[in-house]
Amino acid sequence: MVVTRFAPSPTGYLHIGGLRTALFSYLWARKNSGKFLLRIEDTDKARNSKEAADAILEAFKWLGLEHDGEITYQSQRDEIYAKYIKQLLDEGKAYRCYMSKEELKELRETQMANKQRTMYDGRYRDFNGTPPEGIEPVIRIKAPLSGDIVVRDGVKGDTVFKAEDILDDFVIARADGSPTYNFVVAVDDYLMGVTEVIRGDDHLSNTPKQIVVYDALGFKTPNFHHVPMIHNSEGKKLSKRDGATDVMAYKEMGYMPQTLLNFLVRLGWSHGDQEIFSMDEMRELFDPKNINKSASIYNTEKLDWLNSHYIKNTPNNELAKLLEQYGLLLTSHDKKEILLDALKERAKTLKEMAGLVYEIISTPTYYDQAAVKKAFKDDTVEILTLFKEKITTSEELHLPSDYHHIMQEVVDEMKIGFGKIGQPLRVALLGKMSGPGLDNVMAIIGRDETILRITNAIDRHS
RNA sequence: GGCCCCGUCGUCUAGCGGUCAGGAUCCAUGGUUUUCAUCCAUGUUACAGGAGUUCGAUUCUCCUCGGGGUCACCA
Repeated sequence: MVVTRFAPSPTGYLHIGGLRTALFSYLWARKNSGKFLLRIEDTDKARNSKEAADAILEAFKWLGLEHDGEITYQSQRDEIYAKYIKQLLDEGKAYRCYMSKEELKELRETQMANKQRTMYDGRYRDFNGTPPEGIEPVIRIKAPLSGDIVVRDGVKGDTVFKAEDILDDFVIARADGSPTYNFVVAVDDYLMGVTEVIRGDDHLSNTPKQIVVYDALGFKTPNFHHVPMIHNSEGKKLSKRDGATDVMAYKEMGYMPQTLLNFLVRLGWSHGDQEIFSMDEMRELFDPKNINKSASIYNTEKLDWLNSHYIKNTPNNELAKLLEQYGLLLTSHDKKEILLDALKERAKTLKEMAGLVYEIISTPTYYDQAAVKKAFKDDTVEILTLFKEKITTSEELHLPSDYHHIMQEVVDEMKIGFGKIGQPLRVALLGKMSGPGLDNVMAIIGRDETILRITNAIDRHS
């Protein structure tokens, strides 16, 4: 059974990078009919908040990433950690260290001055005298002093660390008794039955420490997959400063969940030349062995392209529902199909699409002067007036083609080019030179509104 | 600085000793569209550098350079 997990610390919203590792973990579990677990790493009481944890859950919900089973909260597992710390103490694999923070700082400064690497010197490793007064000890694990630690990584391959280069007897429990990150991660991953750890490669250098914990506890290590970072345009680790990294901000900007998922799955992962992946295809095709080794730069050009792709391919009734978040109630609009069909090819975001809807359904109050100048000629009023008369008296006027026929009649009778009526009519209806097909626009707003807008335009510009 | 990871078009990537180095995006041009957008077609642009190994290296090895990550009683 493949068990993956996502283990955020609730210190803020869910960001793009976290979402991508969550997605990878989710997909790999689903692909293998396994489990995708969620663990909230809320041991840092000062920085954690309930709101942040809720924000992560909200983002998961929006994107449809469902986790399995109950959520594990590390803050509720003190007894479990205490038990394993005691076990290591009893077995002599960990020990109390009475060095004060000041002493430790001093040691580090000396080491830096001597250009040595900063590390704990192990002075209490075999201590069995009487401990100094007034010092609450930390608990340190006995890490190997020599030999290699090999991280067998599904993305990076085998990475070998020399114990003497990177290890010291690191702290597993603070003076207040609370356990530290590298300890609880190993304990939880094992206890939760996690078999595949998929996380950012900024954790690669933590992994040897976790392996030390696994070994001391006699736990089997999971498989690791360290996925490369997402960088900003400066090539640095993506951070909250880099603008829109809050996943929920994408909802507000009018991106669809499927867009974001598709965009992220292709950032650092690929399946041949395929660019478009439905959720089902992702679940079917994802494999961490196809994650590439190098960091990728976060760039939203493709995000926009994907979003317009998905908008174009979303059924109108779904689109209408998605547009409700912008205050548009189109579900019962009688020309909904024409309206959305005309607009879905033109918008990069849902928000933009909502704006386009408003542009059509609102009577223009402003006319682009350059457009007026270009479109309105001496015979324009005459042309528009004839068109207006014809639609006023016309029997059937519902479909775009009905309006088109009348435009055609005017063009034929007056022996003019199509642009002679099209350009001024466009300005009259929309106040500018660009927009959807006029026959569509008129069908959407209807006869009365069409007449009103033409009349307005003639009054203003004759 | 120590340790670790990485290096193909601007960007996302394919490639797993022999390819005109492919796709996507972006950009440009042309076509379609009365306009704009869509759509279609075409085009510009890449193997960081240097040594090896090999009949042959983008691909394997080493070095250099460049970038990133990490070195806590944070996670």
